[in-house]
Amino acid sequence: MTKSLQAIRGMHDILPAQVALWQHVEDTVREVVTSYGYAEIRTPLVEVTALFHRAIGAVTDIVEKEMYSFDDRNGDSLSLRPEGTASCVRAALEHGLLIQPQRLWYRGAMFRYERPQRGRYRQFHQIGVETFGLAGAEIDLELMLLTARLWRRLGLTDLRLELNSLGDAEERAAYRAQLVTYLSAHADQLDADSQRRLTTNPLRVLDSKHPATQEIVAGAPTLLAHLGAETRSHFEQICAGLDAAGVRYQLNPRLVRGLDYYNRTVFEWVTDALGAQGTVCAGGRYDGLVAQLGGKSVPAIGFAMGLERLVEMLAAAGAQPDAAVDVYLVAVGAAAQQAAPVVAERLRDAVPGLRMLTNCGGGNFKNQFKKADKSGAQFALVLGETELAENRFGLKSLRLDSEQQLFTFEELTAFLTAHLTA
RNA sequence: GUGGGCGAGGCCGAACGGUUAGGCACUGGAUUGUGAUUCCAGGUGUAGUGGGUUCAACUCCCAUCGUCCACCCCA
Repeated sequence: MTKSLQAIRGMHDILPAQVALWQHVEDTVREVVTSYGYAEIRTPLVEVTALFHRAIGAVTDIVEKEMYSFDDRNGDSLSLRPEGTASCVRAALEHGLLIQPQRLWYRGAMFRYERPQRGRYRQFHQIGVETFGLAGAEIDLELMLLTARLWRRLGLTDLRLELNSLGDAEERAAYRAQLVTYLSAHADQLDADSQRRLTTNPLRVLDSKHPATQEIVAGAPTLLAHLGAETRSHFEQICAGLDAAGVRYQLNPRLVRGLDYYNRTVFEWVTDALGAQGTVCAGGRYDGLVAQLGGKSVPAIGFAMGLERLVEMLAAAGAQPDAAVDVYLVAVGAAAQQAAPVVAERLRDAVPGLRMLTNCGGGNFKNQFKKADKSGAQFALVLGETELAENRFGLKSLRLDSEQQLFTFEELTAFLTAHLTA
């Protein structure tokens, strides 16, 4: 079929059949972060382009070639946000939230002009958490425990936690120099991309997927060995906390993360179930970013998770949230059809939470029962001339092999209330 | 930006250089106030688009668009 009008490449409709799963993920995340006392923050989808240049790092691919940027009518360069942290820091600074510690979370669409592939889209959705003013390892640990709890709540088991420390700015600079020396000595054996990164972002050579490069990297000096006492202690506290809480993790000395603002703790939750885009949730500490964006120096750490990836994992695991209604109201005959909306309103008042579809478009019993069945409803609520005359209501299970029952309104509400709480 | 796979009805999908299987879904019917199972009937496609080869193209070739997967990068 010729589709003259269709969604933009890499931007997908989420259809009703999928929405129940999305809501399940969103609701679960909201419950979990709320249970840790985090407060939601909502920021615009559009920011001045300079914010992302300064926050993410001007030489990263995200800023260099993946942003949806355009000129506003007054000539300002604006961009659709490619990630949430920069906006969050900007908003917190702008409104003076950083005079005290903050635990914030956000959710929403992000935009990156990338070639779409499995688990990667041009418009995608993240839920993220950012904390400010907390320098100790307890908060690093809290974020990892929070995410671990979230996976348990969602029933996701095929995820592993990978952990590393990038050191502070000085440690990282010193290590970087050593790494460049080592890699330069083997430059001819590195793949082309890694040779380029040797000058732009040498740490990223560490997580190259190229086999030959990985062999060279295996012999490289490791970051963990170059940490100072304070950073090392911070890192060890996290590990000890995870051990004590029974959360398993793997040290991954090659985990470096893409964005420039990270320091010290970085972590990722990864799976093998999603093809090449296996990172479901990732984050780290960014103690320098607030100052970099013009504020006082405030320690910070956060993470973000990709909802498309989480939803895909859940769908693959066979998750099937119940989206069907409880009751389908069948009304046959002119008088019953006229009375039906009023009955439906009374019933919604009497049984909060009841999901009820009322028949529209008339039809005989056969016709309406067919629609009732197709709706997926548990029960057909029957209102015909007889019921109307007796002021009773017929209720028939569409899923169980049981007789239709005749109820008064009070009996009906009691029955449905009991059904909902069962 | 680079490389590869794939485009047939609402969805899935077999075969084949010579009138497009099948399945699901959908619509109607199988006596009067009752659905789902079963049976019968029905509609739905100028095979993404454009060009080429051929007596003949859904089938082969080219282009283009779309899509998927991978690289890059990243949630």
